[in-house]
Amino acid sequence: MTLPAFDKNDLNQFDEPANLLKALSHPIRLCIVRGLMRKKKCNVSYMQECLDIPQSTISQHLQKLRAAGIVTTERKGLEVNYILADQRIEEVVKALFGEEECQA
Amino acid sequence: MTLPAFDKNDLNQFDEPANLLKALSHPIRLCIVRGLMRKKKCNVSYMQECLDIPQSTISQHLQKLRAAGIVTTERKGLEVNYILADQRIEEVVKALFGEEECQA
DNA sequence: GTCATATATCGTATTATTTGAATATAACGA
DNA sequence: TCGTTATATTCAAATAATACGATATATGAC
Repeated sequence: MTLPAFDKNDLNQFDEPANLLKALSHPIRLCIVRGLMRKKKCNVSYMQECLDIPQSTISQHLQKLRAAGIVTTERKGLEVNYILADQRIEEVVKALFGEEECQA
Repeated sequence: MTLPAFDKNDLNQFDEPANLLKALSHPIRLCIVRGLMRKKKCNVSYMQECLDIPQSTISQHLQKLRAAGIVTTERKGLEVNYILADQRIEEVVKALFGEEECQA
């Protein structure tokens, strides 16, 4: 009968969204996600070259995004392409960067 | 003349938004922010009681939100009320939880 | 002033994240 | 098969985040 704005019984309900945000909350990963919103599909070495960071570093960030369900992959020969997988994340990033768009 | 989707020169541009997300990406802090979106204004002991966590723990989470500019405070006697301070964060949280609202 | 209450900060042990070199795997071509 | 390229994983060291008891500060009542 209380319906409080805060409730410890709801706390675990925040675990999943908090994990999503945690996976996003690193400059490199945020940059990757933002880039994928524009480029739609991108392989690892292209990102690595643009961002000028070691291969293992970028690969680990990508695995973290993948583990969070934020991206998926598509292999094409030697290359692996990364693609955004979660619409919700796109909305979060748009909100974060203040895209104004709202055609109801 | 390249205008790439990824660029190491832009990387530092992601530091601030990534820090904002990092401040949000903890279940307790997300719960607090979500609660403040509903309750508008809340003092520490109310949150502490609802969430049933030690006083120093909640206070530290609140300081982290405050340092990130996500909340501000208003003292009223012995109590300190917390209030959301960043519209962008509200939009992010709405997007994260999938509020549908878009009256253009 | 003292006392009680509300909140903030400190100290620190524990756990998690980040980095990059080294190594492993996967796919292709010769 | 071997060699090459693209990507993933392992490992270790450094750094950062978390939790919470103990302590400090701030305000108000008396």
